[in-house]
Parts: sequence; structure tokens; C-alpha cells
Amino acid sequence: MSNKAYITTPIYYPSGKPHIGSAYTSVACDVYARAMRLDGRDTKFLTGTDEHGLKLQRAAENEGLTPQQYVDKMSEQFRALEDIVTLSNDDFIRTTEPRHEAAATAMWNKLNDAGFIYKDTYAGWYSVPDESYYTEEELVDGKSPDSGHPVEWVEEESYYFKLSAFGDKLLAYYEKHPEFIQPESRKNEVIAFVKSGLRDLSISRSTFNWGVPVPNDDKHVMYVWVDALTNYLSALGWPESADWADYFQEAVHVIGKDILKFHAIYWPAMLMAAEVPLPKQVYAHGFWVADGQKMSKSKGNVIDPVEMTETFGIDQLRYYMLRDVSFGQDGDFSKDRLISRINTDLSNDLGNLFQRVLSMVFKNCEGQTPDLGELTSEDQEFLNHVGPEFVDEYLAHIEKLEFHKALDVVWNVVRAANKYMDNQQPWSLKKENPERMGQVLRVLMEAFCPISLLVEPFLPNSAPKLQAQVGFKGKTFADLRKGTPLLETGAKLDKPEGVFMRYMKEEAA
RNA sequence: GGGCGUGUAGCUCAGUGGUUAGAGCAGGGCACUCAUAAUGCCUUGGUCGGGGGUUCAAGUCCCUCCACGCCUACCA
Repeated sequence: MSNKAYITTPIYYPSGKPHIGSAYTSVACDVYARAMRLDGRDTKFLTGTDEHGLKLQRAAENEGLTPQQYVDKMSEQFRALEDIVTLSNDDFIRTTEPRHEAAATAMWNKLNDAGFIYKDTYAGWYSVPDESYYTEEELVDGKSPDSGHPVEWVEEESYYFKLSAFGDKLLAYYEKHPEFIQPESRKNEVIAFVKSGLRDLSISRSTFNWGVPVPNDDKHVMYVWVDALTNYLSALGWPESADWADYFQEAVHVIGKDILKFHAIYWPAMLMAAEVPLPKQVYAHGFWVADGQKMSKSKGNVIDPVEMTETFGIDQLRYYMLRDVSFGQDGDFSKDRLISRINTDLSNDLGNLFQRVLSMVFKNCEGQTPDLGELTSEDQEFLNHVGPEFVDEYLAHIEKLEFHKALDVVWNVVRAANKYMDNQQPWSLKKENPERMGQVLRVLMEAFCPISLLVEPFLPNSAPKLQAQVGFKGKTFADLRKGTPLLETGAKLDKPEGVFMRYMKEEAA
């Protein structure tokens, strides 16, 4: 297996503020990236912004700015996600950067040289208010199906990509690489779509100029697909860099289900045409609704990630989003469920576990890591939960982007730890057998090492605090695989402080 | 219209045709007191959307109906 890992978010279109969906995608990628790094993989995590197109050009004009000034400003709002939800991205690509424009131009040239680009007339029924083209079949009574506005027949010269030549090749690829499109239901959708026949793709526009110019034809700019999708390569220094392929073949593109076709059909077809090996996987996750209803500005039920993190905490939001619904399915964002997850999972189960053990150590063991000694069969049985298989099982889920399952694996151990403590009752051993008490506490502390490290990708702000309390710092999964003991007897410990406080509703009592 | 998918305890979901259908949360009871009124144990709760069929045996396969969601060519 390759030692590289590469994960990407879509490049976001900066026409507004980042919403919960962008935060969700980015957090998921971040968890994957952090876990891969802890597993010793040479990891790249990429996010960025898609800054071309008519919409942004117009928006800039409305504010009296140049398009570049405008996107400089808007892009910052998305870069801010790094702080809002604590992202560890290695790079932030902007499609207005020279390195990207060079790659997009190179992509165009490769497609053109290989004979997959031709010039033709783009024609269709255009609705000005909708800014959209429709086919004959889509029209409703000869009018826009979206708004009912009248449409006009418009013809525009455009370059085309011979997408139609790739139907069979794509189907063969999907069959040979069942992991390429995930989840399964999305793959079915794509296959059905490709089987129904692919039409060539218009890939240039001459009606506006805010974009990457088409080589040797300044009247045209590249239209979204060649431009935007190529970002995944441009950030790797493609085509010049020596090692782009090492990362790209490990690429996992995490996207919202709305842009599945572009990533699962157009993108691989373009790559085949340009003779670039395909990425490992395209994973389409679900959307969030709010309390069972679609989020929309008019309903006023839009979830703002900034507000959520300020009220509940960054790690708390991250945990909730990845724990409460299985990745790939739509989720219902509910504050009640979020609070329930915070109080039950984080505070009661995990936070309180650390607190009850460490405060006993602090008060009764002179604030030092007690000796492990000769383990009883019960100790051994409990520690078996946190052996190398624990890490392996967790990692297997992370690699499949089954975040909720990875967390479930960890929480099973957290519950087992609470149970072990109750069975051993170190508080009753305090007087008659203080040595055994110390041993029980130490066994628990040993279990805290894997627990606090495995939750780190999800809880990057809190996990280091847990680790510090146990005296377990700067370790990796490789260290965990070495097994017990992971701690040093006699290490001085600080007075423990609660890491996950319960969330109390602000209401008049 | 066509296609894909979902429908299992109040909630979120697991359940390769085969013993009395499971987990977490929520509800009820008990125990314990180290801890963030936390933890542990026990417990209430389901005609597995409806109806047919195949089978010795169906939540699990087939048919049909109902409800909901998504896709159906260029709006992240």
C-alpha cells in the first residue's frame, strides 16, 4: 500500500458565507487527514475556492470592485473555515492563482492535442432571469420550467469536449473499480445515467471573460468543468512536479451529492482523455436538513456554523456531525440531538471517565502515575479491548469514511472502561489495599492513551488536553501498536480539570 | 413517466433465510459514591409500512400496493 494519502473538499464557490454543508465536508476531510497523519501516512489535505464565472463577475460589478478584488475578499471567508472548525489543510487552492491557471491550460492542451476538443455552436433555449439554458423537452408550455419566464433561442460558438466517447470506458472502469464511486446507491445512479447515453460537454464561454482564457482563442474562457475540476491536480504541481502521481492515485474526493456527476463522470472522462490515472475514490455525502425541513433563507432555519461553534464548541459540533448520522446519508440537524450528544457521549461517558479516574490518582496517588505491577486476569481482559486490533478496526472505518462507526468502536471501549472501574471499585480499595487501587487506576490510564489518541482526529482541540492530563503526548498509532505499558510510572500529573462540560439550556428556571 | 433507494422499539439506527428480532438515547426501578446529579446493573417498549407468494424456515428472497427521499444532461 502507498504511504501517501490525499483528500480533497470541493472548491467552494465564494458567492456567500460558508454554510454548514461546507463546514461538514471540510470537517470530514479533516478527520480523515488527521487520522492518516497519525498513522504515519504522508498526507495532503486540500481545500479551496472556485473563483471564476459570470455570477462572481457580476457580483463584483455590483460592489464596484474588480473581479479579482471581489474574489480576494470572498475567498477569505472560506479560508476562515480553517479557524471556525479547526482544519488542518495543507494547502488552499484558488482558481485565480497562476499555478492553477497553468494547470488548467495544460489540461486544455492535453485534451485538445488528443483530439477530444472541437468547436461547434452551442444552442438552446435561454431564460435571462434564470440565467439558464433548457432543452426542448425541459420546457413547460414553451417557457422556463423553473420560473415560467419566456425563453429565447440562443446560439453561441463554443468548444466541446467529446464526453460521448467515454460512456463504455467509464462503465468498464466502474465495474473494475467498485470502490471508485461511493456510497453504493450513488454509484447506481451514476451507472444508470451513463448507460442512458452521454452527450458532449460545452466547455467554453464567450459571453463573459472572467475565467481562464482558452489557449489560442482569447474570445473564449474555459467554462467551469475544465477549470474547476483541474484544481485537484494543480495543487499537486501537475503536470510538472515529480511526485504528483504518487498523491493523485490516492486521491479521495469528498463532495456533496449535488456535484456527483461532475466528479464521477466528467472528471474521470477528462482524465482518461488526458491520460492521467484516475483518483482512488469519489465519495458523495448527504445533505443536512434542519429539524426535518430543508434549510432555506426564507424559512430562516439555516444553520450557521459560526453560531454553532460559538454556542456549543468546535469539537462538540465536529463530533455531533460525524457521530449522529452515517456519512453518505442525509442528516437532520437538531440542536436537541447535538446537546444530547454533548452531554451523554462527551461529558458523561468520556469526560467524566477521565475525570473520575484522574482525580482519584491526583488525590490518592500523590499526583503521580501509579505502578502497573502484575496484572490480574480481569485487568488483562479489559486491556484486550485496547490492543492493536482496536486501532485497526478504527482505522478500517476511517478509511472507508465510516466516521460514525469509527466513533462507535471508540465508545464501546469508553463504556467498557466505566464498567471496569465500577467492577473494581478502586474507591473501596483505598484503605485496605492502596496498591491494588493504584494498579486499577493505572490500567485505566493505559486505556486512556489509545482512547485519547483515537478521538484526536475528531476532537483536535480537546484530545490534546486529555492526553496532557494522562501524560501521553506527541504519540502516533505506531506507538499504540506497541501495547502496554504506554506510560511511565511515577510521572507527575497536574490536577485534572473537566474537558467536556455539560451543556445547560439557558432558560428561566 | 422511467430509474435508484428507504420504510425495524418514542428517537437514531444494526440486523451474510434458520434458535425467544438487537444497540445507543429517551422512560421506569435498583446499586454505588471515585466523578461533570456522573457510572454500573435490571427493566418497559416492536403484528420488522400493508397484502400476497416461494420455503421445513422470511425483517432477510419474489410479486403487488402505500408513504417518503434522490436521480433523470451542463445552478455550489
